[in-house]
Amino acid sequence: MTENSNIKPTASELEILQILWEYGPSTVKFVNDQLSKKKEVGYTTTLKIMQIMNEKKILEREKSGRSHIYKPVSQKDETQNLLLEKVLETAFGGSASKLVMQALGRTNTSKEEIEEIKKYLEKVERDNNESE
Amino acid sequence: MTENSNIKPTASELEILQILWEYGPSTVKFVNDQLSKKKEVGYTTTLKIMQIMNEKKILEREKSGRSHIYKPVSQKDETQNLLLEKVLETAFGGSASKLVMQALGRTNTSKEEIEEIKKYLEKVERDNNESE
DNA sequence: TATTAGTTACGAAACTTTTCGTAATTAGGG
DNA sequence: CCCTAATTACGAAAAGTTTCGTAACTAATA
Repeated sequence: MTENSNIKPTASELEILQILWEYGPSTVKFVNDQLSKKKEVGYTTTLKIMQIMNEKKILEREKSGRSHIYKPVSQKDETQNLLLEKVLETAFGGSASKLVMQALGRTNTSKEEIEEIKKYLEKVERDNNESE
Repeated sequence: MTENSNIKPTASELEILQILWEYGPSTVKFVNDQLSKKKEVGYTTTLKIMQIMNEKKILEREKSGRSHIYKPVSQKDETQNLLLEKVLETAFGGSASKLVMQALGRTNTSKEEIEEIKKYLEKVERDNNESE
């Protein structure tokens, strides 16, 4: 648990984070190229947002040749949790099980995913029993 | 599935929706009183946001005496799903199981909740099998 | 019906996010 | 070492959100 827990990325920032999570540390050019596959976006727009993310300490960067290589400061998990927590509170009134069931009730959840979740549930159950 | 699916409430709007979900159709005064329990907020601020939500078709309203009674146009479930969908896409790359496991890995999920989720999983499994 | 308390409507300021044009800087090739 | 293409930095406009003061309206009641 770092002291970063209060950062909440905006929508655009999240799009960028996703790319960095998927491909690892990258240049603005690379990130912009990826973004451009999904939507129209100017290079300087992406640059600016990444610069701001750097100021906000969401991304850190390192010079390489004439460009910078950016990477997230926080772990993917931390950020995901943060967002989850927010939806949980703001939309689901704090009930994890309601959220989970809604998530599972969605259209396509594969057999594999369901199996994986069941295993996980059993693990959680075991852990709970031990600690009580 | 209504044609409303593209609405995405802001943070403040969600706070208001939560109150309406919990207590049912309400006046601005009531909503503001509830909000005030949690944070400092001016009456006209709440009023304005609810008026905007009405313009955006997030809330509908009906005159009653000299005031209005507001209620959400969309079902709670729809809105929750929408938000979930967004987090799922933007933060979890579309993987429901990852989201679910993160949600469950959180602090305290009770035995009862876990049991409930397991039952639900089995139901989803059965339904999946039938339709394939 | 005139007063007043409750409520809504309006408009604008403050703030944040998003977008992008243009200027400045930088590194590498000739 | 200079030129050029790539990249960054800067600044500002546009758009959206949040906040609130003040004016206008409305209905109950004295």
